[in-house]
Amino acid sequence: MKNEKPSRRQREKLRQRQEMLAAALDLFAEKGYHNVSMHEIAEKAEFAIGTLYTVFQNKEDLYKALVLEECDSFEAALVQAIETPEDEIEKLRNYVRVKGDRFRSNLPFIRLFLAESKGASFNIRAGLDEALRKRYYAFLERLALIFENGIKNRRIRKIAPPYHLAVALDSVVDAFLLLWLEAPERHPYPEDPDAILDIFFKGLLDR
Amino acid sequence: MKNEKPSRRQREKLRQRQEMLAAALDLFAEKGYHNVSMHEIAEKAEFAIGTLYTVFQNKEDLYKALVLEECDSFEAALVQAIETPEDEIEKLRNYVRVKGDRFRSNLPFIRLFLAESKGASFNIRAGLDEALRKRYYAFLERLALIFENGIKNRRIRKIAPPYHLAVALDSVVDAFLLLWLEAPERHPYPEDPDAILDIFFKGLLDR
Amino acid sequence: MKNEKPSRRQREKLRQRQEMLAAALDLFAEKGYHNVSMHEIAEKAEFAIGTLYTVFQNKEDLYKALVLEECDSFEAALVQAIETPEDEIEKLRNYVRVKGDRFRSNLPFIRLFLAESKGASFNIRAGLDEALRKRYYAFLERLALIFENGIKNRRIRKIAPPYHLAVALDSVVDAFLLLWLEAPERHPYPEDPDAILDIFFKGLLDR
Amino acid sequence: MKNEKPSRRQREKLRQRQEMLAAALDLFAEKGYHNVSMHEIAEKAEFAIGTLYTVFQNKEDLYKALVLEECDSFEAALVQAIETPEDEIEKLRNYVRVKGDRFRSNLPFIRLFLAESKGASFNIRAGLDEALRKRYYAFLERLALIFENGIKNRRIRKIAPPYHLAVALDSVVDAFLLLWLEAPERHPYPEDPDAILDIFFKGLLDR
DNA sequence: GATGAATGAGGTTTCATTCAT
DNA sequence: AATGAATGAAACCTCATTCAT
Repeated sequence: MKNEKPSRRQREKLRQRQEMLAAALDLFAEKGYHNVSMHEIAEKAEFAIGTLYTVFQNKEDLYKALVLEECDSFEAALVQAIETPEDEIEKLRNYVRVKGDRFRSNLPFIRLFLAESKGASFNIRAGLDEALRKRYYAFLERLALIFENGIKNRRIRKIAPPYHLAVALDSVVDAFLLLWLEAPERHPYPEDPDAILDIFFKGLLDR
Repeated sequence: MKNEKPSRRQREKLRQRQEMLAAALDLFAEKGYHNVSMHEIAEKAEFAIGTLYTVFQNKEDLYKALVLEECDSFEAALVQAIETPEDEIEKLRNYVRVKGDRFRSNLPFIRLFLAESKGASFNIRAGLDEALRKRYYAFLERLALIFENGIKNRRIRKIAPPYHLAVALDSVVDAFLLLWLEAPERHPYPEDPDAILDIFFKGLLDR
Repeated sequence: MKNEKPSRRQREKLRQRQEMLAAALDLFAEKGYHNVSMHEIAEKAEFAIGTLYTVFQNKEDLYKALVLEECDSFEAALVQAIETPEDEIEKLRNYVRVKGDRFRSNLPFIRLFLAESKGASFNIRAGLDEALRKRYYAFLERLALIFENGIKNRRIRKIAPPYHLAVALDSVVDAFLLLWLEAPERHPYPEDPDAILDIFFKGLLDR
Repeated sequence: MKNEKPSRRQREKLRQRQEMLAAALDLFAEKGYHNVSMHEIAEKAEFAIGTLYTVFQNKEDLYKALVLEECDSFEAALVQAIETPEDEIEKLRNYVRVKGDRFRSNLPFIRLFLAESKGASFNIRAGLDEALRKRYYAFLERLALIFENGIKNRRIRKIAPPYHLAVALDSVVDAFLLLWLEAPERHPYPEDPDAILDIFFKGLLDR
């Protein structure tokens, strides 16, 4: 009975936290870190400003938590996507598919994420960007492993170091997704991941 | 002699403007738009705050001018790079080379630019990001034209629409450059542009 | 007991507001709208500048509130003065008496008010002056009604339209009060309102 | 020849000064002292800002000069109005007429003047208002003299001290003029000064 | 534990004035 | 004498954060 209570407390606290982060994501994604005030977040989350500060130490802390949790979820989905299938080519297809789904379903965060990871992250003093980049590089290594195995299996030609292939594939996927997401009518979203993969799979030069 | 005076004034005014923009670029690139105060810029540029406001209407105006002028210069260099050589393949090589040079020589701005164009631009109300994206898309069209001509000349295989090829190439170049520039020791900057181009030129799949 | 709390809060808030307005009145009356800073008001009222902005939206808002509330109180006193007695002549006497009392007890505001209503009000964008003038005209109509009734009762001769009589009486009262208040020794304040009223009541021309 | 040059210089300087004051009057009357910048005045007068400061020591100085000169002209007109006719009643009629003309032809300044003389003058530190009031009182004395003479002549009944009569007349004239000038259609401007004077001339009480 | 009133540092911007040309 | 570029003090206002209730 006694250790049930703290559990309820904790569950309650967690729900609070989720609601705050949800409100913050909406606002940050819409207006940017510096154009959102803590009061705004508190109001949208329907808590008092003081309550916000019982959960997060300060605005920066809240932002970091938000970005990291979103990244966790994003990364988990991608990792699962490349772990499930056996076949290397199929892993890559799955990767393209799942990344596309995530982009579509969470565009606001994608923007925030790209600003943080690709561009300069100016929102936060202590390099959130650096932490994110490290995780990103780690993920690239996993992707590279797929190419490496594919090369070992003789299913993929070694036209460049596996890590480079991973970098290239990832960047191209991002670029196409951004394209599609910005002008959906001009660049319709391709259900078939091969539309992207083929660019790599087929050689470009005439011979 | 008399019409030298206005010219001297103008030259002086221009030099002033350049110094202000240079100071601003350094600061914005280091700390981000919202973490730099006009006083800071004035101090770094060694002018009084009021003088800043005789040249730029307000902070936003200064920022826009900065980004647009840097973009102009960046774009001009790239356009020249793909116009000079006759041969399509050589154009692409030149493009990779020049873009790399620019990245290396102006990394601070690159960060700012990526934050504005790829990520979410929350700094400026009246979509600077949109203007930049439009110019970026226009440039991609020029790049696509090279592929198109290469295809006509039978030097390039049509494995995807030219515009898609342009998008893919550009994003891969960016990705590699960022990689190299972030960890120069682990990913040394390749003098040979083919290190990148080959990823496209050679088909990936084993046949 | 529980609904005492919000009431206490409100009372507290109201007291705060009154203190702020009092400090502002003193300063505005002494130095004028543009020569008083929000910091000054905050300091005099012994609040932090931010607290000022939790009560009033901005400087203009504070000023308007100040002027309007003082006017309300002033107007209420005058209205009561002309409503209480039955007799028309007595109404006028009361009016002169009460206006004089108000002038004497709140000279700083009188200045502010005259600057706003008679002179050019350049302090506030959205014509506070216009609103005040409308209220002033409305009050003049009430005054005119007294003359009208007096004329009907045959106690007052109709030497001019009642509204004109009201305008004239009011302006003369103001003029004498200003005179007396500026040089109290040379123009001692007359306890007897007839000292003013007689100028109207007795014909000036010899026959 | 030598003392012609300084004279031309002086004439030139005077013309400059007049143009500056004219521009300043327009602007001050339209927007108020604190909402007009020295740059604005310089631009409207078509001089460089520095030139403004060769003629006037500072903004306050310029404003004082402006108000004083306008007052001079206003006062001179009124003085002449009450000096020309022989007859006292005619003097008063002339006074009402001329003051009305002046109001009509220079409303912008009237506002400025009323703000300065009646209301609180907050624009200027060293009491411009005081100087103006002294002149105003002096003028009232002249007006009082007319009443005094009229009383001696038995043309005017002594219903109050002459100075009081002067104060009363002057304030009523101002009040009516303001009324007429603010709502010209509702309170048309009376060509006949007796419309105002009669209020004083005829006794109000029925007997 | 939750609240939200109060705080005040610090941001952007204006504008009267100076002074080298 | 006339100019106007340069100055910087000082204004208004916001908002992250605290702490008494």
